[in-house]
Amino acid sequence: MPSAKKIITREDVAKLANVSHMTVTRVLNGEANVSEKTRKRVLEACDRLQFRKNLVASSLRSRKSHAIAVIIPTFRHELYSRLLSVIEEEAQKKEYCIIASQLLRPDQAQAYLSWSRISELLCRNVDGIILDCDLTPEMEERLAMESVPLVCINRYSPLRQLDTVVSDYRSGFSNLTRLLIRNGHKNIIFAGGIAGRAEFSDSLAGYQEEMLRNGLTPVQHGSGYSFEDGIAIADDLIHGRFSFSAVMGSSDYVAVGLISRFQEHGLQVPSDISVTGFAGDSITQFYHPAITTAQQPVQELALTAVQRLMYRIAHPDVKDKMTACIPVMVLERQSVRKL
Amino acid sequence: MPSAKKIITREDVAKLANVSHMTVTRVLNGEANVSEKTRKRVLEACDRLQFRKNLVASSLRSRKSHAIAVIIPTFRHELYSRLLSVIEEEAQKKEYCIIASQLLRPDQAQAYLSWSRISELLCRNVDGIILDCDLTPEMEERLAMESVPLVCINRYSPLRQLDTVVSDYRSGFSNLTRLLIRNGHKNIIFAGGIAGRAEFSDSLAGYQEEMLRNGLTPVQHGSGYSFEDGIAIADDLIHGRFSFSAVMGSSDYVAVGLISRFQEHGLQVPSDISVTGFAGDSITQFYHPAITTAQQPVQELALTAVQRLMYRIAHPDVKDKMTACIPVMVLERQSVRKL
DNA sequence: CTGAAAGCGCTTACAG
DNA sequence: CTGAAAGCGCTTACAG
Repeated sequence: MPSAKKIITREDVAKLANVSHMTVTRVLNGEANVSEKTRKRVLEACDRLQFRKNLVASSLRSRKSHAIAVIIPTFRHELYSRLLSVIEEEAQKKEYCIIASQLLRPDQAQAYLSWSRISELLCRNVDGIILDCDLTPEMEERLAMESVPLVCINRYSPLRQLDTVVSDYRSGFSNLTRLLIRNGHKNIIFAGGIAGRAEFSDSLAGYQEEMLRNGLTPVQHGSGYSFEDGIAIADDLIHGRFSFSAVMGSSDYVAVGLISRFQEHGLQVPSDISVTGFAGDSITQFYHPAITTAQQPVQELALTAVQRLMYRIAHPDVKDKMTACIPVMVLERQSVRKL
Repeated sequence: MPSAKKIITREDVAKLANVSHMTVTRVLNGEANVSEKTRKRVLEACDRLQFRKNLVASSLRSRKSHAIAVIIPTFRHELYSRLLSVIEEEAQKKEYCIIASQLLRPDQAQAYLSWSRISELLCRNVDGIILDCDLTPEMEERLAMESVPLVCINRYSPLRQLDTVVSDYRSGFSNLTRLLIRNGHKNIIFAGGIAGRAEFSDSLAGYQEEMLRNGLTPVQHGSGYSFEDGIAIADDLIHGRFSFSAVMGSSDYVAVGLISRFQEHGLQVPSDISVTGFAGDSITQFYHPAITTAQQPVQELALTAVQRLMYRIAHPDVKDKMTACIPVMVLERQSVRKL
């Protein structure tokens, strides 16, 4: 029976070291009150037997799994995979592991988190959850009721009653707008977005405020955040009677779509039209022309979220909620021209 | 004491449904031999009490965690995050969760898997491991000894004694070479790669064989897989006395680096020089010109790996090892010109 | 500084 | 079809 390997337990170690299994526990958990001699003996025995602590057993008894769950729409988009990356790095440092799960199944466009998803995770006794997905108000209430340590990242919760870490879209777009105005642009169009989303309202508000402050007329056109949306909007802009010297994409991919379509119509970026993106995905760096954009503060978002989650885990009874709004940095590149 | 919520257990459900906790277990685990009436009563009780099965307890007793670990170099590269995405989707379908972990810590260039990493995972009783990282021969032997269900993906193990799923680099590059030759190219340079890596040897072999088969002279130049490597190689090629009409990048990012540098030197792609990439990252689709490349078969790699892992988990005593080599599809786009 | 006892919430193995 | 007992490998709470 090749797979029937004997499992080494604390008891085996205890026997070899000639102590009780409690002493082994104390040594392994780094508790202070063990004599140096005993400690050494135990450690040696562990080594000799190649003892491996069973975290599942420890988790059952102590109700601490040292695991956190992360739910994001998909691993395939750069922003999400970068967030996940920083979260995991940080969790690793704190000796937590992450259970990563994607919201979207390939066959369905379900964008909202379902309770069963949370339930599966709670069955596994995760110590906390980081959430980057859309919540119905009912879900939010249920989550609050359950009082599991939880932080929303990159998205507002509908009732604003959960800990939340988001980018400052408003000032991000306001800074981008200011950059264009400083470069002499007056007719600047905001392209894309999805009505009803808080992130979009904030973005639009940042743009509009800056335009109005400078006596300019804000114009928003089209919807969406994808490459294809950018293509479609470019078509509209070219065939409609818009007059503009610059277009601000709601995302980097909208910007890329805009630029490629403009070029297909013989319009060069930035010599004929200036274009900006939003997010700071790697394509903005490698694209030709390199695209001026605002960098999502991935590192800070993720670190803040993990920190807050750890705080919640350590203080389950604290009730006050936090919302952190992380500044966004403009990255000046080649897709904007000085008029 | 707000956080001292009573935990509902099988025993509570049993009491309410007026059965033993074993019967509750049977119902919850979908075992057949329970009368319909009892089953209904139990299910109702579960519902009423909002009972949640404790998977940690179940895992401790049954030694099955229904969790698999995935170790990849980083979540930040497209190939890896796509692999992770498909693996997770597939695991989800089979009711497994994934513990995702990155090999590289930000502060160290450690590319090799350490034993402690595996050990942490085994402490958590994961049912299996999918590995996309470099292994020393010692690590491979130790892993084989431990006999935990394990599959290598996207990389060969040094001793070839582990289950492995990789792309067919050889025929991928051979097909790419054939495409260029069919388009009239004779002086084709292979750019980049890292000596000593099996994936690189295979790639190079595919290219060389195809060149020789057509009476052409293979020339390999430069090393690496990054954008910057592509830039550096482009400089070499321009300033050296190479004569060539096409360059095959070892990766998509090498191709992008080559193209941008060529363009900075006034050489247009594809009118002056043809360039190909490898991997099928999204940038090849959005770049201008869109880049001809060979698509890593992400879906098949991941599905095959998960399938094989599930097989290993179900049959821990089967000893024979498998190596799957998944075909790679050429994607013809605009960066290759017909001479 | 050390240990004996109880228990976390399940599943296993057996009995009826 | 149903149940009583034991045990998975730890931690908790208490005693000395």
